Amino acid sequence: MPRTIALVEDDAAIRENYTVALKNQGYQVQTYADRPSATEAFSRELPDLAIIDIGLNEEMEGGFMLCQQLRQLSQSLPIIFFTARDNDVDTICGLRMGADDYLTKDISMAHLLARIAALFRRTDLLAAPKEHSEQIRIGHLNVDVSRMKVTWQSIPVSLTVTEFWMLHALIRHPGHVKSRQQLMDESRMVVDDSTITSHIKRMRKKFVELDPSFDHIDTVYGMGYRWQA
Amino acid sequence: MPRTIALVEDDAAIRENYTVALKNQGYQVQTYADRPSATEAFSRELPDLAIIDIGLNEEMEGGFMLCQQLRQLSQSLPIIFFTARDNDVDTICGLRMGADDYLTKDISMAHLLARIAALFRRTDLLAAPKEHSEQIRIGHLNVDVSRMKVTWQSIPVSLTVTEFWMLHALIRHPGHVKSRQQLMDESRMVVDDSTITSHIKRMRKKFVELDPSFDHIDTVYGMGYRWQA
DNA sequence: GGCAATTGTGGCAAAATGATGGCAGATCAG
DNA sequence: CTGATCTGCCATCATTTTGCCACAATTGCC
Repeated sequence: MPRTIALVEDDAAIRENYTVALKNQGYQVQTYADRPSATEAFSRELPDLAIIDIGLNEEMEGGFMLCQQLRQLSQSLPIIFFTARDNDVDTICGLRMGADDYLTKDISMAHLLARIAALFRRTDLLAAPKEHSEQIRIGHLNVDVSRMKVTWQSIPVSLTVTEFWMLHALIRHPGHVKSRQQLMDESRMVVDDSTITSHIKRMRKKFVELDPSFDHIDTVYGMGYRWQA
Repeated sequence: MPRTIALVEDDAAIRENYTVALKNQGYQVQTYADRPSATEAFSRELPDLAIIDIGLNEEMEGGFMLCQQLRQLSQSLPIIFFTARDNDVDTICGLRMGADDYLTKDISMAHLLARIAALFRRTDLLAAPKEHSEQIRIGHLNVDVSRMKVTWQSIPVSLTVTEFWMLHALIRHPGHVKSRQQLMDESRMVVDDSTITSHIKRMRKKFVELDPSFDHIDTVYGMGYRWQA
C-alpha cells in the first residue's frame, strides 16, 4: 500500500520536478495547482501527507487557509509547508496553524525526503497498536513495562511482581474503574477477592511511604478501584 | 502536569539561556552537559522531549549516539537535534537516526518554541486517541460509565453504585418516563417499589446539595420518573 | 372538600463492603 | 539450611450502603 502525498504548488515546473522525485521514492503523488482544486479533492479523500506551498497564484496566503481547512478535516494528517518564504513570522505562523514542519525551497531534495520520512515514522506510531508503549506516564507516575520499574515523582517505588501487574492493570485505562475480577484477569492471577484488597493495601502503603499525601488509588464502593490522575 | 524537556548541550552559556526561555514557557527543564550524564539520567527516567546538541565536548558525534540510545529506550520519545552544524549530511543523518526535527542554532527562540509546540501537538495525538470514554451528556449532566463518574455543571456528584445505575437507566432514553419496574430491571436490582422512591429521594438530595435550583428528576404521578433536560 | 392512591421524608437496622494486622506456606538467594 | 521476601487468606473492625417502614404531604378524581 503506497502512501499518497498531496502536493499543492502553483509553479508547474517545481510541481513536475518534485512529483518525479517523490514517485521515485515509491510515494503516490497527487498535485494541485490552486486552493479550490485541492480543497475539492481533500473533501472527497484525504492523502497520507500534504505538502503545501503558501503562496498559491493570486492567493498570497492560500496555503495557510488550506492548512486550516485540512486541520478541521483531520487532526492527525501530517502537513508540511514548503515555500520560498524564509522568515520567522511565516514559519511560526505556519507551525501554529497546525503544520508539522516548515521547509524552505532552498533545501536539497534529499533533505526534503528525509523530513518526509521522519514525519511518516512519527505518524506511523499513531496507527501502531498502543499496547506496545513500554513507558506509561500518568501524572507523577511513571511505569516502565519492559524494565518492570515504577517511579513516583521520579522516586523509584519497589513493587513486587504481583503489585506491578496489578498497578499496570489499574492504569491501563487511566481513570477507569476496575472491578476486582478485572484486576485479577488483567494481572493473570486467580485469587480471592480479599487478596486483591490486600494487594491494594500494600501498594497504597508503599506509595504513601514515599509521599504522605498520596491518594490516587480511589476506592469505588461496590465496584472496585480507580487510578485518579 | 508540566512537561519535562531534557536539554543536552555542552556550552554552559547556551544551556542557561535556553533553560530560562523554556522554563518561561512553563516547561520543566533538565540539563546535561555531556553524554554520560544524560545517558545515566535517561536510563532512570525519560523526559517528554529531548533537545540534543550533536557535538558534546570531545565527542564530536555524541548527540547522534545519544539519539540512537534514546530511540532504543523509546520509539515514541520526541527528539530534536539543535546544533550549529548546518549541512545536509548531518541533517539527513540526524533525521534518519530517528530524530523528529533538526534545527540549527541560528534560528530565533520564538521559532524554536513553535517547533517544540508543534511536536508536542503531534505527540499528544499519540497519548489521546484511545479514550473511548463512554460519556453521556444531557444538558449540564455528564455521565462517564467506564469511569463511574457523574458531574453536574462540571461539579462531581458522588453517587453510590445503585444510584449510578438508576441514573443511568433514567437517562438512557432522555425525556422518557421510566416506571419503577423499568428502573429496577435496568439497574438489575430486585427490590420493593418504595426502595426506588428512596433512591430517587437520595439522588435528588445529592444534586440539590450541589445546585439548589436543581429540578430535573420529574415525578410523573402514577407512572414513574423522568429526567428532564 | 373529601377520599383513595401515590409519593416524599427522616430515620433505622441489616447487609454489604472494605481496611487492617497478622499468619502460614511458598519461594528464593546466600 | 536459614533468613528474607512474597503471596494468599482470614478474622476482626470500621464504614458505607441499602432496603424498608411509619408517617406526612401531595395528587387525581368525584
